[in-house]
Amino acid sequence: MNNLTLEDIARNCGVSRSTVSRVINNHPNVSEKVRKRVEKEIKNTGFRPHAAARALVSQRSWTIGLVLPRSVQSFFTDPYYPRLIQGIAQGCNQKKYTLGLYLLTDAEDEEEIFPRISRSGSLDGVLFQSDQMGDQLIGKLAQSGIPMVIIGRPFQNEKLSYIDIDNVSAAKSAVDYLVDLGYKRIGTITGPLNTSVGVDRKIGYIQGLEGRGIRIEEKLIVEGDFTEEKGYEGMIKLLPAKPDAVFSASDRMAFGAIRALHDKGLRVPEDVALVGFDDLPVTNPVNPPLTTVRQPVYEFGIKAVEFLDDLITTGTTPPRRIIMGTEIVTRESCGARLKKIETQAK
Amino acid sequence: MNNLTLEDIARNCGVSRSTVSRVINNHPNVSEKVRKRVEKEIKNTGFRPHAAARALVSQRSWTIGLVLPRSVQSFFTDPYYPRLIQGIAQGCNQKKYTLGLYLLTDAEDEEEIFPRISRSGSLDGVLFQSDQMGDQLIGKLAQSGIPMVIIGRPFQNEKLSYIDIDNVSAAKSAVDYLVDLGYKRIGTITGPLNTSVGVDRKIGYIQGLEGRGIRIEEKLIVEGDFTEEKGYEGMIKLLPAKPDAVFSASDRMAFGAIRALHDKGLRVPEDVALVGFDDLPVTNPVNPPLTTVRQPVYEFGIKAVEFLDDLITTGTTPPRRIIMGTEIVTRESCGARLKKIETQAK
DNA sequence: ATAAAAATTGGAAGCGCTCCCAATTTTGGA
DNA sequence: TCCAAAATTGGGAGCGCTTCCAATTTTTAT
Repeated sequence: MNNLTLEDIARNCGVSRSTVSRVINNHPNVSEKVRKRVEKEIKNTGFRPHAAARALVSQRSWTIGLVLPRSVQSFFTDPYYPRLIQGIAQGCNQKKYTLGLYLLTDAEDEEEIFPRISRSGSLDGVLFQSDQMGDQLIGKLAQSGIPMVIIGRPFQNEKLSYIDIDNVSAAKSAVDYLVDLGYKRIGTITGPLNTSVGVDRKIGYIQGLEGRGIRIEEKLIVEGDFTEEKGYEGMIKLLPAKPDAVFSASDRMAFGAIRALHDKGLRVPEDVALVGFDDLPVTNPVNPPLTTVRQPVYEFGIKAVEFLDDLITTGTTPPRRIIMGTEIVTRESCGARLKKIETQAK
Repeated sequence: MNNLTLEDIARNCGVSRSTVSRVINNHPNVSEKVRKRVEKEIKNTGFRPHAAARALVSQRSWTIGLVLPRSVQSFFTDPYYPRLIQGIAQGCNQKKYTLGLYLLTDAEDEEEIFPRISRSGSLDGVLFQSDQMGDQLIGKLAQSGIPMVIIGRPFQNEKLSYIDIDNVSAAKSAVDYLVDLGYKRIGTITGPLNTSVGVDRKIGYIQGLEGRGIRIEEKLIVEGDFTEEKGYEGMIKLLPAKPDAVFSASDRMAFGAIRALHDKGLRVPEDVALVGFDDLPVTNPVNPPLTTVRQPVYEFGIKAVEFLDDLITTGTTPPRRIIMGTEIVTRESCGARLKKIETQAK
């Protein structure tokens, strides 16, 4: 039990509360002798300053919140979020923040949780996972004036600071890669088209083809939702259009697609080549290893915390944005029809 | 921006600070007239009491911590943890707690994070994922006197409150089920044997066989680590021993095992039957659907929070424990060699 | 109508800390 | 050695809230 206060330590050391405070906060003007004495006493007693008292007077809780809105139901099924949280947690450890997790599970939560999240002394800042449903809450939070970084591009409100990857050009680079390899009939299994991620990667696909003078065929585009199951279904739907390569907007859909191809007796990459998106660590090995667009999810989380910390420290306006780079990770699911390929995604 | 204080609201309403405080905290002795007036003012101004000030005077932060020690590296790859966190988050929402997430990534973290977790006004209580490496930290935390619930049975320290399932009897029930179905040569792919979960399920497997008078064969036991990959390998290793059924200590290992059997041209359940453990939601459909021991991970999380809340409210001693029930979910990976089967796990 | 009881309200103390400012001690140059 | 400047230290105010207690108002019983 830690019922000690600064005052107790001070008394035991024969100094004042202020001096002990200075020692704890590493203020320069404390004589070496006194500092040693106080530090020893703190160590002996296991004293730790009371967080709430500190937060009250310094108006800094050293806690940031991570809000995952209700519509992110895929939380426990998509490896993206755990990985992101890992990165954020790492970022918090580095910057000495505590991470508050706000998983909104139903509509009530969003109402009730608002006062807990908005500026009221409990959070120094908020990381908010972008999402079409959550945008309203984002607006309210922004009004409360709390420093906030949106993870992923927000939908309407462009006056917010956010961190994202450039989904359009990342997808475009994947398609370019396929074109460079000589593939002619390139299909895509998109993400959910009610998300900016899904839409952007589709746009990138289209731009990629158009940029190389290849005509877009509706038959070569099917909508998915990032899950393995939809990847399987999508591939089956795509087959009649006879693609020789497919850009899948997520790795998990690509895994499903590979399974579908196997079930139909088709080979990867000989019959159909495949490029995925994510490059998250997986446990179940895929055959063949998937060529994919790597997005640095972990680093993304760390960066998001650094960004938010910056906002907290130096102020919120004007809104800023950070775009993280992606890169193509070449493995075996695309073969190598041409000898020489330069690829680079930015 | 919320710079308002109780005092401001009080002044605007022509009442005292105390009265506003009473309104906010739903104290009974406030006249209806005044209460209405104050509530209106609070609503209009969007006033929210300062969390730190509240926490300071009431010695209650309404925040609990969830600590996942370093050795839980599988955090981002095992669906168990996201699901658990979902349950815990839900429990927190219900009980009006904020959830602080402490993901320890390296040894330093464990040192540095201790003062932030231990009793120092920032956390009302702690949920700690049990784990052989983390036990030392658990001990230190317990000494700090902070209310704590261990998730899963702790290793050494039996004087702590914990919540768990009965892994031994759950595993035993799975084996019983296989025996009832008429299988004779039942193998197992265990969890990692440096965890209590892994060991307990293995013990349950052994007890199940011995209870039915079946001899244990070392060749029918291989160690896994809960991952799909190890499940695959494990199945391959098991094959020379000619099992007609296998109890896998996790679903994911069972998926790997099914893949291995398919690759070897064997059918499930005709050639080898399979029982898994977990029954977490999965996205990639397995063929055949897996019969498994369901553990209520989500409910587990909710219960853990309720338990901790109880400890916080009514005191930590004596240590208590909660054991959650499991049940066998019958699907198609075991066939049904006998017509009549009663199964029940408790 | 009046006194006693009950309900409501306000004032003040204090939770444990930081930080300003003034008091004290130490240091260094003449 | 002495005095000004610099370094160190202590005291006090106050962060925004809850809660105790006393003061005031309202209600009830007589």
